[in-house]
Amino acid sequence: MEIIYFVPRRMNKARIDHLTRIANKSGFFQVTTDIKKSNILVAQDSSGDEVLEFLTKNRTVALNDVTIESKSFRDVSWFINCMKEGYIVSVEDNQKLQFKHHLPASKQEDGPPSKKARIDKTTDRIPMYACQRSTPLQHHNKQFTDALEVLEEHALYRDDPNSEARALAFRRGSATLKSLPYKITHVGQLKNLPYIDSTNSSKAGHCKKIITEILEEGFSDEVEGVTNSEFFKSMKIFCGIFGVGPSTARKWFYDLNLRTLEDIKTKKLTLTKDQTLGLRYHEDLNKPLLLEEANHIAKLVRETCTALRSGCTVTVVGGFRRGKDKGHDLDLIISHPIEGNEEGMLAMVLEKLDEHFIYTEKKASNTKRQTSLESRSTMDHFEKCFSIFKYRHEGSAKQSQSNILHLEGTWAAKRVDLIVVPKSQFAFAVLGWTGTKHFEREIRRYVRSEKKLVLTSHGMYTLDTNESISADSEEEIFEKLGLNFLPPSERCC
DNA sequence: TGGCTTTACG
DNA sequence: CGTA
DNA sequence: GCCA
Repeated sequence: MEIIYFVPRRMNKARIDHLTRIANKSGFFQVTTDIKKSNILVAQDSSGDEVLEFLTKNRTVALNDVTIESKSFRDVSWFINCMKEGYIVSVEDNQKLQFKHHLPASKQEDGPPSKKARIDKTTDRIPMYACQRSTPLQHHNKQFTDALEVLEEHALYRDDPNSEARALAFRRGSATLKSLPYKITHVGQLKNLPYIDSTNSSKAGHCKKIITEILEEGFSDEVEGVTNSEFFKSMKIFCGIFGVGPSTARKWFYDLNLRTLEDIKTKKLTLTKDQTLGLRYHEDLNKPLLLEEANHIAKLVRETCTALRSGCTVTVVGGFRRGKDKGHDLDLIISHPIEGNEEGMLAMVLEKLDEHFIYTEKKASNTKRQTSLESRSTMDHFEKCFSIFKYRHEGSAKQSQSNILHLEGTWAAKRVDLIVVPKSQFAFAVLGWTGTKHFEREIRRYVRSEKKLVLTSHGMYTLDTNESISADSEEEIFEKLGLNFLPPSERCC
């Protein structure tokens, strides 16, 4: 949101009132009459010097050099262009008000691209890839993104060969809206938004249609229809069971005519091991894992690891690293500053914390170069473990006031994932496990198509020669990819 | 029309 | 097919 | 569904 001050020189009151009305309606501009609160001064038929002289003479405000430095001086034609286009367009050179004396040379906005030029660029057109822009957890368009994500979810449930691609398109549209620093209030603001308004096609796309409906009616008939449909509701319940995906859920819905969780529990179905546990702990696993609980588990795992091998590091990744205060699971990366010293850690931790794990699904790593190093090593080599963790609640108070027979106290089943990686892969693992899922898709798509490289949670390689590119930190990876660094809290797309 | 992240494990 |  |  840019705060604008209209300089009342060579513009009468009626003119400024009109400009103020349309600016305040835009959603990306706010007009102030307090010049100190503005970022941008907009003037007509004036140079920068003339504006300063005017403001000083009229004692509009006691301007010092510092406050001047922080503001942009632009011609009203730039403002008109923004209103015409429906977003904040970049400033043409002839729309920057000229100064002869008052400002240092660096402020004249010539020469190599300065910080200011980059800011104008970001407000210009929204980058195509979500990894090129900041996406905070809290944003201004939840009403629209929720609707688009219902359609995304619905597409994932459908048994149509193109539905995954359609789901992705809805997600991309949603991700664009999440990155906007302002709320969409009218259709004009949708102009040129990636994956929402195609510059080419004249007819409105699906995403744009949904957003327009919500702008005009307050809701979308299509989205409401999907949300309330028997199919969507049942598929959501079934897919909410650990071990059940769209394929199994569809079979239950269409072939067996099942609809509710009760149906699933009552019918004697042939279930996989995961699904059996998913049903047994359904209530616990569908309750959010709280940040406090996650930190408690992380601390226990960290203390256990460092006791087993000094120097071991345990890093919280996933949603909690992005700043969420609850999540569906906890992801932990175990590593060690000395390459190789992480080996065997997973088996040791699982053994040490055996009582805490109700269920562990271990994954052996086979991707490593098996240079016949330890082929006969009897020690199982795991790098990942998806587990159900027995989380014991704190509070003996609760125990004392309840039945005496509850000696064990209360506990809840929680999903915890452990990943062990050597130092050389640590940065890639952290990047790969921090998410979101959509952010991971976007950065990998960007890397492949724009940089001719392949990015995985183990490393980075050239597309043609398969040559490895190393990095010791997330910052270094972004750097080598030509991306501005995004902290985890800005990857919430 | 081709492409849509990654890719092995259980 | 489902898991990350 | 949207883009190159």
